[in-house]
Amino acid sequence: MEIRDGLELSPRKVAYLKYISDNGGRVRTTDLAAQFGVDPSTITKTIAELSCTGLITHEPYRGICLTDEGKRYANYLTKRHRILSLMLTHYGFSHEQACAEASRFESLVSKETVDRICAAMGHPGQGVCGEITHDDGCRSQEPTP
Amino acid sequence: MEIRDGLELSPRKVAYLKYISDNGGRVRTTDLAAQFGVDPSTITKTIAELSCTGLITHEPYRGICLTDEGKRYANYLTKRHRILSLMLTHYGFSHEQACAEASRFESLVSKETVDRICAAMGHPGQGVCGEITHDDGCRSQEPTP
DNA sequence: TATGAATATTGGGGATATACCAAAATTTTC
DNA sequence: GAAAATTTTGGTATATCCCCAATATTCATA
Repeated sequence: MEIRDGLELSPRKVAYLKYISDNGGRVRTTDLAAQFGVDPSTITKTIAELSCTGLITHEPYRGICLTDEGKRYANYLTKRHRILSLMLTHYGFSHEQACAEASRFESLVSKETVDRICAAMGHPGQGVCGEITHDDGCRSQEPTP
Repeated sequence: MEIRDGLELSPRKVAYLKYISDNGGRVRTTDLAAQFGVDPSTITKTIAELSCTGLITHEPYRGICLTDEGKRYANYLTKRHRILSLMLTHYGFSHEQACAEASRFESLVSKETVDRICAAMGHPGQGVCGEITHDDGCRSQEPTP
């Protein structure tokens, strides 16, 4: 699956993917269940759907692992979150509020929008909840000749 | 139903409500079906759900009408759309792109966020697709003493 | 190494949001 | 009034979410 506009996945799947990425790219079912306050069986089922995208691999009873493509995708999701959070801080939000608000709506914000905001802010390297890497989105605005 | 944070309704219901408001507060099933490219029966069912909120009234075979409360709510939804669209134009979007992008994610943006952005932009009176009225949101930041 | 504890999956349901179609009901038009 | 246009009903479907009980697997430790 190629990154199109970051709208391919449901909000929950985006959140799961980001969590896996934030935890070294490898987690267990129970980790996700605890983090999101849902039944482990819910995780198992959603993870099965995510596996079909090629973004993660799931060894039953063993663990969940990001693929290389999943890592790239999660990097973009993290960047999106941090760009939008940073944007919100320009409107008076605290870091925590900005993160919480961005998490609410980020799954519906297209890559084009993220790229534009990123560019307008000067491709910042630091967000409110971590470093912002520009391995994907912003460069797509300036393709190699 | 009181406005809490603008997240009470699903994206589709928000879109229907805005459309009704933009068309004089009174539309027919076919209008909505044509506008959104869905079967009229889909409209009938969603409208039945919206009726339960008290934001609209529906006389079967006759038409759909905003209530006073629905008008106030739709005003807020329109304001939200226009504030977010206007914000996006500050990041290099054309008016059309800004409107389209805002429509994509606005249903997940809280009233608090809209209020803050509105305030930071100086409570603008003019959006990219129409006037911005401040009958509700922004004033809630400055309650009467 | 066996067995209980911890972890995870399966199978069966349920809710909400969205959508379609065919058939029936109502309104409009001529 | 009867045909045409509009609308609603009833049935069905998909996608996201979620839970519970039962089962399967792995882990820990005696």
